[in-house]
Amino acid sequence: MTESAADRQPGERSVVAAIRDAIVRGEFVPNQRLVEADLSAQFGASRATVRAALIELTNEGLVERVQNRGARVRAVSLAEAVEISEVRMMLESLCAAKAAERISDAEVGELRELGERMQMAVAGGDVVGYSGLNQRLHRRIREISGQRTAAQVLERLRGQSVRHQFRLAMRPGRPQVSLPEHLAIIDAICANNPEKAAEAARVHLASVIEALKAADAEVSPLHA
Amino acid sequence: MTESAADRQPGERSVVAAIRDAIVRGEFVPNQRLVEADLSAQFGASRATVRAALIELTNEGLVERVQNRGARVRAVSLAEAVEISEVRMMLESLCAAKAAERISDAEVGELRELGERMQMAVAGGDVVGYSGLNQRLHRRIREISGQRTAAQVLERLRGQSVRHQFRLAMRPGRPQVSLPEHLAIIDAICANNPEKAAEAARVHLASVIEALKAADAEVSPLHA
DNA sequence: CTCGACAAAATTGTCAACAATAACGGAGCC
DNA sequence: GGCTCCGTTATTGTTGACAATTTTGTCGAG
Repeated sequence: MTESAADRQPGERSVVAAIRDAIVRGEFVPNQRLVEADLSAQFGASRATVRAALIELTNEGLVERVQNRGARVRAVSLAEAVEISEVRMMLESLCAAKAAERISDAEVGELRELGERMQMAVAGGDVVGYSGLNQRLHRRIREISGQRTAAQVLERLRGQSVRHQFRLAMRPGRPQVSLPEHLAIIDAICANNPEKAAEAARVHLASVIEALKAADAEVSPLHA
Repeated sequence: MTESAADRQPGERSVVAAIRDAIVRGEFVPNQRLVEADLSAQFGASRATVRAALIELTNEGLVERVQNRGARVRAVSLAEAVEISEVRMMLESLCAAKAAERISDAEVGELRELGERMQMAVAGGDVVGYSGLNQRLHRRIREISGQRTAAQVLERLRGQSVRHQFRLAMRPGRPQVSLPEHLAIIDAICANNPEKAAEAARVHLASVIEALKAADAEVSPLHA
């Protein structure tokens, strides 16, 4: 059954969030058609509301819409995922540098604690817990940086690549690789060292890109 | 009279383009209220259509919408303009580097010709012509880079900061400063030198940021 | 059996009307 | 005189129905 939450208030914002959730959670798979009437029935909202939500999600990059042909869940290819990671490499390094300049003592404690919890999660083999902490760390750095524009762009890109991110996190051995990279970012930011923080972020994202390519080569091994 | 083009086809895309144009051209000034009924009459489209258009423009960052209080033209502050330029610094340097790797011989000729025309425009004091060539250069570099994700983000940011960009271009002496920076970018890209191209783009955008701050300090000189 | 035209169904685009909400103004009260 | 309360007005949020477009399925000709 797909209509898990059909009794919600029909508010426009709610519908956007509901559809977005369904997409990032994988309930709506890539390339799946999103028929306005169906969604209207599923979420108990009017078609106009659903329509508005689809427009919004289109600009977020989660759905594709073509004239008179409807909307469907956007499928991000490996090439696009790499592109997104390249953009993230630039913007997260910017945010890391800014964060290193502006971080307060209280926030230093926060980041350090996050780092310790990530170490524990990896040591304990808690992959999903580590993945969650990972997201929280990146978001916290964006917030501390005070660069709202970059933060907004990064948030949008995260939604688009969440599927690839998740596949990556599940790869055996991946947490052991990314943990020290994350700790390096934390160290540099907490040491008020912008250049080092930016470099650490670049290294981390470069590693993500490599892992993305490797994961894909393994899934679709056409060596021809 | 504001209804200069009221006899257009009512297509949704057209309305989006029309409102966007009115905003970037300055016909709709920052913080101006955008009442759905008024726009509906002005552009000869239904209210639902302009509503959809406003949602789309909201996600492009050109208008602000608050629940039950309507939409207005978003005013980008100096601080936001600086933030945008910082993001541009990162992404344009990425695109410049990629373009330096991928540029073809034909495209080298194209960029070189653009550079010459920019020199002529500056020499002839054609400020608006130079501004147009400036935009074309940046867009062409984005296209050559093949980084569609970065190009999309940059395009969106350009719309938001077009007003500040324009104010900058009008500053006396500004073209003489930015011209050599642009030529340096062109040279590095045409020489297939990614590092140098990225650095040149960084230098250029840093200069833009400085000029932005200077221009603002001149307009609102509160030294207190 | 394949191809093309034609009809039917499904889906989106558009519109006008209705309900709900927030800003505005004036009257009454302390 | 200033403040609160309440009705008015302007504007947005929502709904349902209608028109336009695309896709699908069917039939007949070659």
